[in-house]
Amino acid sequence: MSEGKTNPRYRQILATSRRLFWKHGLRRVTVEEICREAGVSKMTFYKFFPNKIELAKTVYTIEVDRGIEKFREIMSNNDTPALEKMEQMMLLKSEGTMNISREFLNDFYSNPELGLSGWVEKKSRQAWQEMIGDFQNAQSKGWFRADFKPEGFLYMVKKISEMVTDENLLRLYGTPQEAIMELSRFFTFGIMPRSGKLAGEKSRDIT
Amino acid sequence: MSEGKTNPRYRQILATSRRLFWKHGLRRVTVEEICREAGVSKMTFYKFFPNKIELAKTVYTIEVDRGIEKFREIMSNNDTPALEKMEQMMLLKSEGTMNISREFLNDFYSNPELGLSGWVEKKSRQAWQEMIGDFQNAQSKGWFRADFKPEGFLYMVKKISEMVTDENLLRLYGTPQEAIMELSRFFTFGIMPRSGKLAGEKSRDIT
DNA sequence: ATAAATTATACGTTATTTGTTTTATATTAC
DNA sequence: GTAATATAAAACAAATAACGTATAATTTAT
Repeated sequence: MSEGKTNPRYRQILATSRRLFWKHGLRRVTVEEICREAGVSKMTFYKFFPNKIELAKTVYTIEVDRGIEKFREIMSNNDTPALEKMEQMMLLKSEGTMNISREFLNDFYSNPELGLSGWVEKKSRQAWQEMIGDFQNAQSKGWFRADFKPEGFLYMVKKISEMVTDENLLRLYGTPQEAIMELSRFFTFGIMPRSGKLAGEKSRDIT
Repeated sequence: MSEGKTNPRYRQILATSRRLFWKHGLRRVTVEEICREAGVSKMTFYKFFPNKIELAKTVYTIEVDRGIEKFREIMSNNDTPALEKMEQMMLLKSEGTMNISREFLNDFYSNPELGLSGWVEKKSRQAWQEMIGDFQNAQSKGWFRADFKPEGFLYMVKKISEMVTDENLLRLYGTPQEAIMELSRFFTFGIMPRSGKLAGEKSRDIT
């Protein structure tokens, strides 16, 4: 039995539906369309997923988990100085790894009868909590100012990530990478510990 | 009776449906959705358009006409030297004024029963012919090399316009504007009359 | 105040989507 | 090779959604 998450058809369905959901949201995409695009029969689809909603939940969960994972990797690396951490996090956002498509979320929220809005809220809260924990952890090691509220930090990351994809700003800096670096510098020196190390300096000597 | 094209509701329906069609294509967008988004009742919709297909045709026609109009403006302006003409045409494309969304066209072509593919072909041919006429007109005035085939010219414009939106090229030049200017320079000096004027020089002294 | 235009609602009719089932066709393990 | 398993393809009933029309209520313009 190849019910496993490694089954190529299972993965194909996930990849295809993610692509379609991301572009058109939930309601505009049909199961048959997913099957057709994924090159998989309907039987196979219903072997893996009871219906479209559950598939969407799986897609969403995977995406959130991957985001948290990436965030954690960045946060917990002792050898990365604060400035680079900021840069990496913004790159993460701008690359869309952590971005849940608006179209997708809209359908999650605007169909109360599916009971998805509550489900999403719960998932988001969990992810939020995990990331706050990671940040506090980094704080306790002195990598960030101790009196900075974790919630405020995450909010700022989110806002600045939005700025990074702003076309006007982009035009100012030429490439997204440059804009990200500039913003990261700006942001980092407002959040580093008072005794803060300089950009580029390694911080492994804290212990 | 306000059946006229200037009726604000009529215009609202067109604007809304264009936005939705551009993003999701024809089949994924419903009449009720358009009405809802446009803030217009279904009755009003059906007063102006017999059905979604006819609406789509109208949207498409308006878009093509606007493209031709812009093209003509650029082409026929005596005070614009060839180099600037090229730049303006590429900006026109890159701004999307003339770009018909891929999603939209897909649905036009992939539903033979609607009889839209033939209709689109016809419209495109007409637009193509008009633009060729405009180009020949400009040729006869000596603004472009006389032995350049108009069809080839339009093809080149299209191809180069695609290049202008290529991310890799963009990264090379920073801003789309810069890339456009560079490509325009490159392209123009290959198409100007043998006795060609220099870039920036006005060409009104031909007659 | 009146007429015209528009919305809101309900409705029957199609068309589409869903999820199941059946049959045929590959794949895989032995 | 054969049996067991997995998948595809197609047909299907049931549910859902979209279409287009009709009517009454409401708004807007004059």
